[in-house]
Amino acid sequence: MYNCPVELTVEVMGGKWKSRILWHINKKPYRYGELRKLIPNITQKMLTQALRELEEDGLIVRKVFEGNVLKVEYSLTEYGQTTTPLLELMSQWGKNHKHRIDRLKAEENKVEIHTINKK
Amino acid sequence: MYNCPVELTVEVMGGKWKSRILWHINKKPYRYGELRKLIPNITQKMLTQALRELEEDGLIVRKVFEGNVLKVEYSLTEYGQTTTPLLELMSQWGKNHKHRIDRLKAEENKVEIHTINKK
DNA sequence: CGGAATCCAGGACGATACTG
DNA sequence: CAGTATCGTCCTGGATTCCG
Repeated sequence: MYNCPVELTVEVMGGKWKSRILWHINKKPYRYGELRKLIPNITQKMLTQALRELEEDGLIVRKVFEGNVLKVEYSLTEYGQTTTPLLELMSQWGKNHKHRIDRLKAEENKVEIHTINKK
Repeated sequence: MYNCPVELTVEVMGGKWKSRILWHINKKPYRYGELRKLIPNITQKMLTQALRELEEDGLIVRKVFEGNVLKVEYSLTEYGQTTTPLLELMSQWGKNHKHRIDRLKAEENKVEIHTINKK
């Protein structure tokens, strides 16, 4: 199952939400509600699930502060910080890829206009 | 959808097989059948599907060589080669994570033995 | 050899309602 | 505020069969 280290990485940090959560927490600790606002489309279920899995994998810590109002804060563990360079590189590559997509789409449109003008 | 570049990267290179395919093709071009042998558990369907998507994203090229026997070769495009550093880093992180898992498991066993001896 | 087509199971993901 | 619990959907990935 784990013959491929790359796949193991995808398992831990892949999925629809984990990378984005790590990306935020990377900067500073966040509360549960804050994360919900930062990642608008996520449901409570998926956020909770992702947080639990990241915690289980030792990448983040859950800290509960008791008070009049309940406060829970999530932050990167020391080990979790090893993901930062990786996320950085993934983010760079993603941005570059986005540019590529946009450029290709623009060229496509130019061709279409060209074709239309020819008619 | 694409507000997060990291997620875009996951979409392009994530999934169960793509990273492994890229990982192989990275070294040298391979034929369809060779890839099936290199990635034993993959089905034709998933291999074909992954190859098509990688091709569509501009990361790999499909070259057909007509002959007595049909021969199809897949290789990285120039753009596809930009994934190499990323895959390298993901592989490193995955290896390290594997070590961590194994170490933690070993410690767990020590505790168990310790507990048993105490009984 | 290198696929395509079809059918299907399981798990990821989501919507909604409720809780300490 | 920070979650659980339940139910439903969709989509990935797999088994099998067939094709140029």
